[in-house]
Amino acid sequence: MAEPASLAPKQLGAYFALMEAVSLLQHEVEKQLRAEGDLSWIQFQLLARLADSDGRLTMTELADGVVYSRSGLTYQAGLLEKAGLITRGPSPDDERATLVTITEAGAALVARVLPGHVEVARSLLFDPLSDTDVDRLGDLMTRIRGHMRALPPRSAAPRKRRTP
Amino acid sequence: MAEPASLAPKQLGAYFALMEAVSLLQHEVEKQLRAEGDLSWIQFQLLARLADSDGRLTMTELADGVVYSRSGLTYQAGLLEKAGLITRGPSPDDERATLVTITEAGAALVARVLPGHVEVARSLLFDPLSDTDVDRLGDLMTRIRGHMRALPPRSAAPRKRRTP
DNA sequence: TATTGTTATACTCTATAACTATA
DNA sequence: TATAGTTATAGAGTATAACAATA
Repeated sequence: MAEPASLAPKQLGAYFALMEAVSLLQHEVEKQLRAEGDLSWIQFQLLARLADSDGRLTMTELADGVVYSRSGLTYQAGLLEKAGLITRGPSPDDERATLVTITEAGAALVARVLPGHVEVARSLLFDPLSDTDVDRLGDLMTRIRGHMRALPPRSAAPRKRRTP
Repeated sequence: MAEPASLAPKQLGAYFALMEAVSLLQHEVEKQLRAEGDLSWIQFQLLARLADSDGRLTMTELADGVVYSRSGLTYQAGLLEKAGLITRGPSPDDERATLVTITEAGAALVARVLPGHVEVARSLLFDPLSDTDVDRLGDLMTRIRGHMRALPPRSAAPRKRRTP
């Protein structure tokens, strides 16, 4: 590698602060969701995404940034279905696809859990931020997320080594 | 609650972008650490923290923002010890405490894994950011982390309900 | 052949509670 | 009594590979 194998101290500091802050935030968020709705963060995201999308998505659409393996989504969908929060059925457009639909109970649960969820985000994340800060944070994270999403999924991975 | 149970759209957008971006970043980081050093992110953090702190810390000091239960740390320390990356021994100052020491192998592993790790952070996180952006991100996340760390651990939790 | 989704399985990790020992 | 750490155990979640069905 031609590049030096280090980040500037500022970058390193930003990186660790980011990771730790989000870890703390996620931990509190999970606690709130579990306590008030018996949901994991992933399950909440799946439901919220459905609620946002007219209530129906295919499994693949649903998986997008939330889950990193097909079987993981099947597992989570199984739990949500068992709990009566979603329904799975065949898709008219593509017979391979499964269409996931949020139930009334699912939508109600999201609505019930949301206020507390929002309160956690506000008190932990937004409390120390000014309006300008929020703008900047949103701008930065939106750009970063876009960059990450656009990256070649794994073509940049190191060429497969021959030594197993 | 006197406050409206919603976040401004800007806040909501920033929140979800933050959570998704870090989720993507963490996933790639874990892949790199697993591939190049057979380490989880948590294990890497523990080793890195030790390497940063003259090589020895008590379990409690080590746990700080990294792990959220005592037994979880004992479990991870057990793995690291079994792999020869750390050593555990009694503390001279407090006989209740366990003093964790990083081994040469542990320090070497951190050194071996670090370049790839840094490269992931650079390409995913810092690539789309200007110097000013990095400053702002660092400032924001440092403040947010400080705010979260300062919060009353759980005294703000809703008073225990009487209905179990 | 490629894609969508499920299943089986094995593994990692986490958390609660009970316990020991020291401060 | 409170704190530091370990253990036992049980449950949640994850990922890989093999599979079936449709495009």
